[in-house]
Amino acid sequence: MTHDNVNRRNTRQRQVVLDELRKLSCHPTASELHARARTRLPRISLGTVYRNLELLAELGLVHKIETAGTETRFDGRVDAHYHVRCFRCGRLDDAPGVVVEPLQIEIPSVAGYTILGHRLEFIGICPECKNGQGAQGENGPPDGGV
Amino acid sequence: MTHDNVNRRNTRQRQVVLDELRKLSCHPTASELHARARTRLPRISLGTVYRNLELLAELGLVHKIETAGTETRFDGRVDAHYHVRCFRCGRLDDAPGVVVEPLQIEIPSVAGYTILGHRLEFIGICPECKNGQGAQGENGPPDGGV
DNA sequence: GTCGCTGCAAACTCTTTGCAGTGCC
DNA sequence: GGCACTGCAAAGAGTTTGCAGCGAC
Repeated sequence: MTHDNVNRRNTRQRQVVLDELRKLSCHPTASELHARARTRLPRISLGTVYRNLELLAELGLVHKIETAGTETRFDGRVDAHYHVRCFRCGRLDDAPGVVVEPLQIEIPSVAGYTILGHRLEFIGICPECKNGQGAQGENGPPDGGV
Repeated sequence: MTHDNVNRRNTRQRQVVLDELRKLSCHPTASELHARARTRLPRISLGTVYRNLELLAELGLVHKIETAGTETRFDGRVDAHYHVRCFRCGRLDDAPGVVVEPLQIEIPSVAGYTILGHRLEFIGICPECKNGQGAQGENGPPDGGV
């Protein structure tokens, strides 16, 4: 948004943030990612993690996922796919193999909007929470959705 | 969540918040609702608006919509329906007549999750923003979704 | 050597909460 | 009248930003 094709420098911090994000199949929050990055760069700051995630998102290398729940989560995959969220602990995973393309076209005009895309999120309960071992996160139920 | 079937009092503030929310076809943030409530109760506080929205949501009279964007929005409709979000100004409206029920069942098990429901949000550009009159809200593009 | 990037800390935004007084039932 | 609710203001979470120094190119 703010930046464009300015000269970028390939800093160690930037590499570590991207690398750690891509390692994960689930989608961490900025502070979870900060914790992971710290194991490799102990002095990396949370602000730097945010700045790099923002920048990587602008470059199209990662996705910001701002779905239900208070904290923004980040995704190292940038191809079209959906997510499953645990309504109990807030954990977010990929919903593999599911793509409902036609939806985009089925809704030509809603309330005067021009539709550009859609976002689909499944709500469920994750394996850990099923077994009562859940993190019991205080995100709380994201209202049940639909 | 915290409360249950405790004795509730039908205060003027509570009525005004619910009434103003139901009047709207689009889905306001807490502070937008606060502004509206203030025209009828000039001394109503933002804290009270939040407390009442939270309570009304627990009672199932309104819905919290915590999807993309930083601010939680609220919905006076509680039946199943989807939303359209303007990626430019963040405005949120109903997507009328669209219900894709089968989706709920099509995904029996994803990554070990038990699926309970889904949430579908269309991303587009609202009439005002199309004409360049948009609020140019600083929510910023919610990442484009899918 | 330049200037984009970093760590740090303070600031900001949205939401929640503690408290003493108010008014619904 | 009791006690759920209110206004106010301060506290919390998550995120952003200003600044002086650092280090990639």
